[in-house]
Amino acid sequence: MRGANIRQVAELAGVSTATVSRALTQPDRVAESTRAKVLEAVRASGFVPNRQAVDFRRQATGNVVLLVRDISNPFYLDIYGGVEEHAFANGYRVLMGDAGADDARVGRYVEMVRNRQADGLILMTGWLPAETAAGPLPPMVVALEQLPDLDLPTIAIDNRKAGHLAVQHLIGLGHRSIAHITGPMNLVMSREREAGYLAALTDAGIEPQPQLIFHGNFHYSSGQAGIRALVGRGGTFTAVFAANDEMALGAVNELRGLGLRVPQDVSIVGFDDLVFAESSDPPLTTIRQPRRAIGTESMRMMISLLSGQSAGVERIEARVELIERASTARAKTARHRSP
Amino acid sequence: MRGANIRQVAELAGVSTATVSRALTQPDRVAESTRAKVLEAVRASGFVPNRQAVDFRRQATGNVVLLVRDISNPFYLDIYGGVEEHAFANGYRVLMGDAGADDARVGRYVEMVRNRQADGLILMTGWLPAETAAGPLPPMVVALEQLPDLDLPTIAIDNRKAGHLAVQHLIGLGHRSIAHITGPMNLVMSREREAGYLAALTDAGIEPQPQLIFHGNFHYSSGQAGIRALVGRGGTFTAVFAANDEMALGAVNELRGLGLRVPQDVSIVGFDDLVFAESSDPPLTTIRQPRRAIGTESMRMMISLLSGQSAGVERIEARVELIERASTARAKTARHRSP
DNA sequence: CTGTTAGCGCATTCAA
DNA sequence: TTGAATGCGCTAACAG
Repeated sequence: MRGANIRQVAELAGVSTATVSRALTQPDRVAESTRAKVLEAVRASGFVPNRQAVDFRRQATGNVVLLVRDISNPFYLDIYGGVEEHAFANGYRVLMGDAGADDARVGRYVEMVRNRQADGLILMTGWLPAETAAGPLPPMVVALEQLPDLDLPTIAIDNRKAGHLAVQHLIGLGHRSIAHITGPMNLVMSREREAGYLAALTDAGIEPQPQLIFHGNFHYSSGQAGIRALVGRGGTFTAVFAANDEMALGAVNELRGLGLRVPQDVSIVGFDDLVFAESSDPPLTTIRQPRRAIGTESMRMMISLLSGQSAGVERIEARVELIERASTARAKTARHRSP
Repeated sequence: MRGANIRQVAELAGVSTATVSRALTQPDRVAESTRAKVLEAVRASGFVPNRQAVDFRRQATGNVVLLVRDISNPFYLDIYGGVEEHAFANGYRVLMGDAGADDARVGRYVEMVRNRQADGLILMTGWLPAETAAGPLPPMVVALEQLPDLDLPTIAIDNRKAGHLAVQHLIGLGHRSIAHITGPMNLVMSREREAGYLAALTDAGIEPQPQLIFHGNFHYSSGQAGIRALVGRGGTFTAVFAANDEMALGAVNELRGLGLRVPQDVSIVGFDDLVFAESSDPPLTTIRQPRRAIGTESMRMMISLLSGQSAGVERIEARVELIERASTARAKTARHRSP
């Protein structure tokens, strides 16, 4: 019997539909023997509860939106994979939405939750439109970003510590003049990575130099632009910490164009450990965040939020690690001077 | 009034709920004046039909699954973007599912449609589990792959022509000894690209040589392995056509390890034009498929399929183009001999 | 512990 | 052209 409904099962088991429903969702509220009868009828009929009807009755949708800053960024794929895996295993569905740089789109996805097209939102953008943030918020989990004024369940990494780790690695290799290409400064994560960079220098007794900092935007081209600008300022550096891998690769490319070798002349550390970091030339030393696990955890938090099990606002910190590859090397005793 | 339901609108307009429903979904079956009253009441109350209830009643879900071969492959991101855009605009939601290399997972997603958790499936895997293919199929559109035995709406590119185009480009640069690193041979697309490679050679009066063909698997490492194998066989070649960009980059990397320069010593053409093809070193000459448009079209076909508007099985061919960058150059008169 | 009853919000018969 | 009535499949009060 294909596509049996609860009524047919009830009839088959000789009980009411309510009992079938209970036997399946709250087994301990049903007598042992009754439960057995119901389960047998379920088995015999091949009954699978109609998910749509369940959700409709419960006023839930089973949908969760994963809202990202830029849907074409491969970074989010592993996150999505982690979210999807845990969601699928728990009967949820995941819709990935693209915020673009666009307030309106974010608002539209929030609206989707208000319109009961989705149960909750996993937010991976660093902002919320003002009018949205003002109103009552839907169930929301923030991953890898920070909404400074909002008290929401969050899974994050310590960007400050990560930046510190990257720069410490360079210092350990004997570098003293280390440049930094930042991410967009409106994002907390960019500011934190920069803070880590500065702290690492200071901790090592190195005076930070403003002209060694370039404000990028996370795109490949701003890695190139960063190198051009840094060199143009006449600064001297033997190493660069780029706030993400794309900019790091842009930097490698531009340095090469200037006739400088990586890592012989300049060492570079990136951030994210994207797929191509390992296969770029040279393979990139970088900071890895456990992307898939972050996705899984976000979904776990969302489920606990939706089921009302969470006591208070949960905050988790994921660990990062430095992946050492071939784009960093020991500083030459005679430092390179940029042309 | 927020979250008004159809009953409240009916009351406000002084008509029955049935009339409200009709005024909204089949306007011409309602008198002009009545319709105006209803529309006004809708406006005044801010009524938005409850999507979940509509879908439940109609036995539809509004969900479409995009099933891909490997969810962590950036290739699919733009496809997803295109699908999502058109879906969102038409009130559909898109769930991206990962088939892995796993029959069971594919079956599970097909099951999702049978269980009415989704309305249809956009298939981007080149196979269907035998038992699934045997049963009645859910609404399905095939994108960029081919299920040889099934007659389904399809959007494809001409992989044969594309392979021909790539190799023709190399021949035009004066290359005569051209190697090919193929994709997995169980996929039709791999076989077609190889056929195009062979045809281009033959058309130019060049005798294809079996030892210049290496069977890869679309992964970076098989690009490396391909070069090792080709060189190991003692073959002579001045150019390589790789069936995708990842393998092309692997090939570049391995050639470099052998002390060969790209494109001075060996030219390379890839396939796909992934994001990093443009920013790799050297920027990769490659075949571009209109990924986003392919996504959009797939969703359009799916909608027409679901609404029963499609007359017969639709088949569309998307155009490809050769993107010429720096990984290919004119062949040297004295051909390189591999070591 | 179990059955009866009453909807969730809407689209669609069937009459009028 | 419209309204009354029905039910999609299920869960949750409320009695018993």
